[in-house]
Amino acid sequence: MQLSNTSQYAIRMLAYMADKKDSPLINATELAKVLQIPYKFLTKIMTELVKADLVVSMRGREGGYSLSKKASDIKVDDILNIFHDSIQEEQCVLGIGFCNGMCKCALHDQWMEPKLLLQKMFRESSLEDIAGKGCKI
Amino acid sequence: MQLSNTSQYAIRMLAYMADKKDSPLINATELAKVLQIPYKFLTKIMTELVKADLVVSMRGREGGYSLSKKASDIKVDDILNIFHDSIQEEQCVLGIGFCNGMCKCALHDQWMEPKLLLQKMFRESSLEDIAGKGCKI
DNA sequence: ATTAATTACTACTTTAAGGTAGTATTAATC
DNA sequence: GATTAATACTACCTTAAAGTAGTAATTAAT
Ligand code: SF4
Ligand code: SF4
Repeated sequence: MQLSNTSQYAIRMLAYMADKKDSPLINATELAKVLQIPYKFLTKIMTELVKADLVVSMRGREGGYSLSKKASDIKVDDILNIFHDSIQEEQCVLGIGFCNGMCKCALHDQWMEPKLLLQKMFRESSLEDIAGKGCKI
Repeated sequence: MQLSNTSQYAIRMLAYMADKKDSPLINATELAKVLQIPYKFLTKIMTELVKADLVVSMRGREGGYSLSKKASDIKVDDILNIFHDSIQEEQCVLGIGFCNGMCKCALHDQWMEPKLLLQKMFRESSLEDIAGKGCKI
């Protein structure tokens, strides 16, 4: 019951960038150092974020990354979707096929409420909402 | 954000056994067939449940498995604990170290409520509560 | 006693996530 | 133009979960 490492890293990377909205570009070396994420793995993830159009990159000397849109327009769920970590409507906590609404599984009734709250949290939290909140980054 | 296959299987296995409380012993072949779980993997998991004292086994011909206690005395969380899948108090949705209550991470405030509901669901749901509920097993 | 049916044990294979290494490409600075 | 510092690409390695295979141990029925 936890997000994948990749998703966790991506959220933290983007949240940090949102927090540093003054600096036009942020480079991978700084991110890896501050967030304690393996440099090579970070750049791999970042390239996916660029392809998914959440981030724009500038190559070459003095290059780096920046958010492609306003922090308030990037939701946590947008990030999870890239890595197939978003909670789907029919997702069963016991993983027995899909939910058809008629044929429930054993934990269905208790699962609905936290599932909705998680979906809400991911869909409604934007980078702006979480940037700079708390001391853990 | 899903339980491991192993935990999902274990919950379904035990829930099925709880539902079949008439039959004194249930064997692995039947379980694997009904629950559509690979036989060899199922017996591997079951052996762990035996070692954890949730299940007692009878070897030899006419042998099988049965719950070691009343279905109402086995909570879903007891099962998750065996496979280290239970949600810990300090578990961070962003996986940044442990929570000290003072130094929050970015999603802390939104994570508290669904986390509590999940813990509640796992701790308060017993096998009796979920056995035979719904048609998905 | 032998056989058949069952769980337990040991060891291996497969798969996917996580992580690493090396090189190519790009662009500002000198 | 050469150098340097950055991202992008390709390919590989590592680790843990998931799954498989074969054999040993146990017990009831015959
Ligand atoms: S029964 Fe409930 S938990 Fe199972 S798939 Fe349907 S919605 Fe999900
Ligand atoms: S800050 Fe919140 S989410 Fe992060 S570790 Fe502490 S309790 Fe968990």
